[in-house]
Amino acid sequence: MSTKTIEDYLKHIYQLQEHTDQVTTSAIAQRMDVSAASVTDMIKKLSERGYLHYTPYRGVELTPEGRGLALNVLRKHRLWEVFLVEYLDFPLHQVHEEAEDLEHLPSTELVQRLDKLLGYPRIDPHGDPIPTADGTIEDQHGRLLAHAQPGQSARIVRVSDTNPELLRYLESIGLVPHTEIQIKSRAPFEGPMVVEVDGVEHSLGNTVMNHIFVNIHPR
Amino acid sequence: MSTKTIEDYLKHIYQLQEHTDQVTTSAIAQRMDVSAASVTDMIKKLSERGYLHYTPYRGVELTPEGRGLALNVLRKHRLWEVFLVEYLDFPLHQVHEEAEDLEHLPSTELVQRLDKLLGYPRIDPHGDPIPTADGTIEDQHGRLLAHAQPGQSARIVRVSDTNPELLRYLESIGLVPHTEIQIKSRAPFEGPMVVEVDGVEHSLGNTVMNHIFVNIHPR
DNA sequence: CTCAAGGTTTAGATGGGGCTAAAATATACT
DNA sequence: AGTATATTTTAGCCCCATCTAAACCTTGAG
Repeated sequence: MSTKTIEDYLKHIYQLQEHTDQVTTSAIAQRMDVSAASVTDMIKKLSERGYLHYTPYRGVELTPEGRGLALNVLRKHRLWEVFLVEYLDFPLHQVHEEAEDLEHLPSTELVQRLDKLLGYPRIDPHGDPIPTADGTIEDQHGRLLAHAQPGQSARIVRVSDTNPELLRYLESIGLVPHTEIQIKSRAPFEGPMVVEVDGVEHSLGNTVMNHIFVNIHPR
Repeated sequence: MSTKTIEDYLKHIYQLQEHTDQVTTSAIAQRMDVSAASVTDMIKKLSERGYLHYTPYRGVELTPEGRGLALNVLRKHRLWEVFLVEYLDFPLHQVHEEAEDLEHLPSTELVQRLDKLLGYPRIDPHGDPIPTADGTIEDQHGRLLAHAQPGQSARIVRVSDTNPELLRYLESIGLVPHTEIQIKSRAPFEGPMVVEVDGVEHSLGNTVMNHIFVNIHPR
């Protein structure tokens, strides 16, 4: 239904490229919830416009121009997320969706002024780095909580923004960026982990652990 | 090129309806900078959806639903204008154009929270009234500056937002809402008017006078 | 009261993004 | 290597907003 723009495609391709190494038609289709045929069509267009290299049946690779556009969208998205939290008091789990519309506002002056209002933030409310106006971006912070060991203490630096339900749960127990936690125990064979947050213990399953990134404190 | 939405049509029709009494196809086309044929098409669609009544070759009249949608767009537009001025320090002459994009953000929660952040303002930076969430709107304030008489003093309550160039000029000499002025003289036959603003005298032609609305102080 | 002028509507086409179904190609397994 | 399965692309169609050119009213002036 809702129609996707060139910017949307580039953004999602960029984000796929971050984690997987083959960005396939079907991966894009699945992520964006459109048909594979639509993706093929759009890829042709993006290729003609010089945003990516396209080898039929093979996959896709962003050109510097494509990457630049993608990072600009991401920049707008994440700056607006900061605004939504800091000025409009939106709960964390809602900002991603709201920012999906805001990120497409074309005015560069608007973004510049927003960036200034917010004090040139480096990360968004989920802990994701905000690309700069000249198209650079820091690496994502933190290691998966799943890699932490019992007895260690850590600071949450990032949470995945992909699942609003899960995010709502994390919020409700205080598992958000900047929070300090202690890892109490871990059941064997990738079992649940018990962590202490704000003096309260919680048992976390694998899915949850894989949405949380931490800096582990040296002892 | 830039494609107009249903909301755009309703907004412009509403604003035409405020000042003229026959809202014709060509008036809409001219105002929106699209062809008359496009307007005819769109009018048919809007009529089918119950937003207006349409008599071919005659003109158009908004239904309560159409008016409601139009006022909602206007509400969003004007609230964002307040934000652009108060939080992002945009100059007055730029906010109208920037708000043209912001007004189409669909989220009602976003608007509600914005309204709260701004302190539930009643007027936008040009002095135009902001419709309420339940679809009511105050009458526009002020009388044309052209109607004021030499010797009177007045407060500017509203300036037209239609001409950015002119607005830029008004801004540069301080002729913006809330400013106090004195009418010094007026040349005969609709001639130029001399007004004092912030201790400086300016001679204003008819076009300028017809973009400024004032409350004249009793003596 | 006719008819030309001018505003309005229809006809037919474009470009953007989307879809399903069928054809083409790649991969993976025996 | 050969074939079955899975992925990708093509073909053909839809919807939306737009345009130009041509046909169609309305109206107002002679």
